[in-house]
Amino acid sequence: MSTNFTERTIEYDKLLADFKALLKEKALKFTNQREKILETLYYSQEHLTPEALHQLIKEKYPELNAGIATIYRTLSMLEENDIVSSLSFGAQGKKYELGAKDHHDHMICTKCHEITEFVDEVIETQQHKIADAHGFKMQDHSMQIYGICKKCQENS
Amino acid sequence: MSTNFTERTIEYDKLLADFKALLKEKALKFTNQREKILETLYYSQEHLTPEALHQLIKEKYPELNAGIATIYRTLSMLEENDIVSSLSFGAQGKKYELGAKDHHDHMICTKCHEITEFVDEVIETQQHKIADAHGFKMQDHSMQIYGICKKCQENS
DNA sequence: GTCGCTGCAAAGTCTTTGCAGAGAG
DNA sequence: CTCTCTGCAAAGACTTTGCAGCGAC
Repeated sequence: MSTNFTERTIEYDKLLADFKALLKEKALKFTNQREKILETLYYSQEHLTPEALHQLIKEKYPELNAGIATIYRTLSMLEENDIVSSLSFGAQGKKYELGAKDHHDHMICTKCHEITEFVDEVIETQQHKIADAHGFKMQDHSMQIYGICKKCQENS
Repeated sequence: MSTNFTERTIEYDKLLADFKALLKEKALKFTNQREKILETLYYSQEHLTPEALHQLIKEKYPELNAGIATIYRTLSMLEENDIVSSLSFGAQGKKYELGAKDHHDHMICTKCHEITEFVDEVIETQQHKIADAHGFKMQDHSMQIYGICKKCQENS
């Protein structure tokens, strides 16, 4: 079968080391806030809104007293450097996830809003064919399937 | 070849008649503003932001003096009734297009922001297979390919 | 006439920015 | 020490809502 769930392929230590290297290269600073944001994104196996991420960090590290502005600033910085990627999903706003994983697409439940990731080789290949056929130089792509997840179908 | 551009398959008259029928069915009113919004969406072969749509209507029908709030209200109403669909594309906000056309996906130029539509049967079929394989009841889906369009490649 | 629709302006969201002090290198 | 980061609060962008008058039916 060509469809299956992705697995997290990097260790946190590696991710952190890469992050530090990036900061050094760009003469940016490694701060407590930045570390906790990266860590929280890594360990929450979810797609988080800036707001949700802020809540998680406030709960886990109340003494850090991280402001929402820092979350936004850090997420933008991480996105620019391809460490996270964002997914905007209808009216609900943007959600972020670590982007260092294998490429994957998303299946979004319209009932519980849970996002499931998947990879499909047929689709990956076909996308390249389509771009080529239109003389389009593909840089990236994203696909979302909307519907009702298994769990929600069972609970109704 | 299974990939090709879609063509606009409905005549404006038919669209308008359907729209009137819908309004009647829901006891909603057929107003000048609503007509112009539908018309503008139809004739501008583009994906429009609420703001852009507002501008177009102000230019073409200044005497109508349509307010931005009406544009938003009408677009929401049209989206609920599956007459238009929205596409949110990165930080740039939502864009709307008539949804009564055949289903299609989008190729978005990251340079000129132009959106090209395409339909691909392989992808359509594969999406159903993926959803089935995960016990997911598919309702809708969307796919975007990001890259540099032919025109922009030539101009650089 | 009735009741939904509209424009206006005010109120909400969500996100970004200016600033002065804190802190990493 | 220097120069970036941060929290705070204010400002912005975008969208929604309340209201009183207007207009479709």
